[in-house]
Amino acid sequence: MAVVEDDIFRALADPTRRAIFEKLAGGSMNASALREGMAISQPAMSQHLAVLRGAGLVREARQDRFVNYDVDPAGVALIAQWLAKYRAYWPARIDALKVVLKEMDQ
Amino acid sequence: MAVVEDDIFRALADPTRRAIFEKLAGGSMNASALREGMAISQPAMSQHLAVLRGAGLVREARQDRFVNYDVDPAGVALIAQWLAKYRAYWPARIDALKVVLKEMDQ
DNA sequence: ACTTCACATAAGTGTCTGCTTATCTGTGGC
DNA sequence: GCCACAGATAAGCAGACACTTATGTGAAGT
Repeated sequence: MAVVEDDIFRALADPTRRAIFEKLAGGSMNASALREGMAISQPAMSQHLAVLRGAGLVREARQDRFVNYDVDPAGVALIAQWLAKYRAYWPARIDALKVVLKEMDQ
Repeated sequence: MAVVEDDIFRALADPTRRAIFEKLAGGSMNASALREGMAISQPAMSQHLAVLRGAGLVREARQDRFVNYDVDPAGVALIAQWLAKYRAYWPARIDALKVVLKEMDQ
């Protein structure tokens, strides 16, 4: 379990990987599409995606000649669970999460 | 702003640092107390605390001859804000955060 | 002033990371 | 079968990271 968190935080520690993750959060994409406008070589992208996949933050699905990637909700949920341990330290004025909760209640 | 996230995730990428952070979440402590039962040298602890402090996850306060450390809510809030961007991917069945929201509404 | 204790900083070192170029694998079209 | 293209893997390398030992700093007690 702690090993999982290790993979997750390690994956997110790299700014390029966070950018890839953020891009995927906007919609599933193949590796080539992700690469557009990112000044990153093809092998580098492939390696980053492998790390994100290993951390459970991203899923892959072969689709004809392309490989489609998308955010894995399981990974996001793990971060949420980890963060929930420290809810005692969320200042009340931070209401970004309050908004989220309201949305989830609907 | 992205630099801040970089510091945060990089700080949390190290398991030893996460353990320190978790220990501090249970109550403020000085560096020596933190070191108890952790098989870690004094300089290593000092360096880890410096990284956590640099990331805004931990605060320090001199108190006579000791330096007291505690969790910085601002850092935790930043993670919450970052995570909030991906709320679309939190599976509904993950209710750890729902519980949190309920508590916040009270 | 001197010692003691808590902690920070300096300097050095092995290991890990992220990048590169080169090459392999796999799938579809002809 | 062959070629073209998407992507993965291999190998090598520069820089970053976490640790170590040694030393510095700063505050309290005598």
